[in-house]
Amino acid sequence: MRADARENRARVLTVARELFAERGLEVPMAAIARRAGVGIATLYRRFPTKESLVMEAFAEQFAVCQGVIDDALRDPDPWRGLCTVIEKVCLLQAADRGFTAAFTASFPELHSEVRDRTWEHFAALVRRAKDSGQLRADFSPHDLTLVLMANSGLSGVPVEVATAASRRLVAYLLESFRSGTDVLPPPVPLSLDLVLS
Amino acid sequence: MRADARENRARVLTVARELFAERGLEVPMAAIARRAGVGIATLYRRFPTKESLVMEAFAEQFAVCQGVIDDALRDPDPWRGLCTVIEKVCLLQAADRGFTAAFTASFPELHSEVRDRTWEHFAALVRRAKDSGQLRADFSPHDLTLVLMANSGLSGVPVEVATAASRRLVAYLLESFRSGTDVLPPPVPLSLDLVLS
DNA sequence: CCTCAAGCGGACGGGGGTCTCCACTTAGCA
DNA sequence: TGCTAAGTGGAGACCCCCGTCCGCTTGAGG
Repeated sequence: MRADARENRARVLTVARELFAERGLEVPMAAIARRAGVGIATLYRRFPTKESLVMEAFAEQFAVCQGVIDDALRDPDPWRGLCTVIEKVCLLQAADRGFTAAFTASFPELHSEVRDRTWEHFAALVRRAKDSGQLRADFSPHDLTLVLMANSGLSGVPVEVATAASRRLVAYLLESFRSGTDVLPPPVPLSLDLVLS
Repeated sequence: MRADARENRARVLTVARELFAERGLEVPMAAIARRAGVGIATLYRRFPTKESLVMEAFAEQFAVCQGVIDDALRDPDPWRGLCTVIEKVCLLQAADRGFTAAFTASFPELHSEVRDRTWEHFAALVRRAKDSGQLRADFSPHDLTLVLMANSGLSGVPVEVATAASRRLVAYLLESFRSGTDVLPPPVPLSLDLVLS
């Protein structure tokens, strides 16, 4: 690949990440091309479809996401691990307006093996946190999805506001997860497949 | 207005409410017209713009919303009033996929007098609930907006799932609002104007 | 420096959305 | 029953988006 082409490709990716974060995935390809200083055709030669651009732009964040859960599982304090997972992923989500959409869009592509493993890891974390007595017994692993969906509702405001709001929301929820005594409505198995239909 | 015309208009409104609830505001005008059994032109004669159709379709729900807060203020138990407000409005939101979008879209139109009054009513409710010792002192009236935005993140799944999820989310949050002892991140003044920019 | 394949940009096709125009139909009154 | 204004439906103008095609440009090796 020629030097100028490589540079153009990199600039497109950077710009795409910025715009997706600012304005969500609905930003037109033409806007990305314009801001990157290239023609539309150039953009489409490097990324044959909008989806492929989105995937590449968010690949890094997905890896981070994955790592967060694995790190948390290694934390000797399961409650702290759980809090960290929720806090970090929610902040990622709040700071990037396109994150949720990219994640749900990429969900079917993710090899089911990987996602099942991640889910089991999280379930194990929940179990250990309950056993240590720091997490309420009626917490369900599906509540992670509940939190993520709720947190996604904060996107759409400027990033600084969204992150501040996310922090407060998560603080409220975590407090309830720890010390809860009320009777809750039953957990809802919020499979992401539901969002996609 | 001719009898058949009046009936057509009513049918359009009914169908619009159904489709907006099911599929959100992005449902095309053509789909509404088709399902109502009228031509597109008929639809546009009664509602000169899509926005006007949305406003009329949701006017009823806005009134309900208004009433919910006023009722709550008359409740002798301010904590129960607060819970009722949050629960009812969140359920309205979860049951109708277009509700949030319609609300934020109509927000600038709402006479500022009305919305200021409603906001003051809610703030008064919060104050009374704090005075009665049932609501944590660091709760902010802006947290209502926080809850509504979070709850709006649950739209997009089938209605029954969304309502169940909403109930559980609200239960978690209310528990935290009542019994909270943790230090929270500062409240975020989530003006709805932010969502519109 | 010359060559040429790799790279480039913008015009364009196709699809889907909102809203308009206009020739036809029909309710409802005398 | 006949008249007419109110009502109707669908074609199409206009716009925005994704993705393609094609003639021009340019980096870089010999």
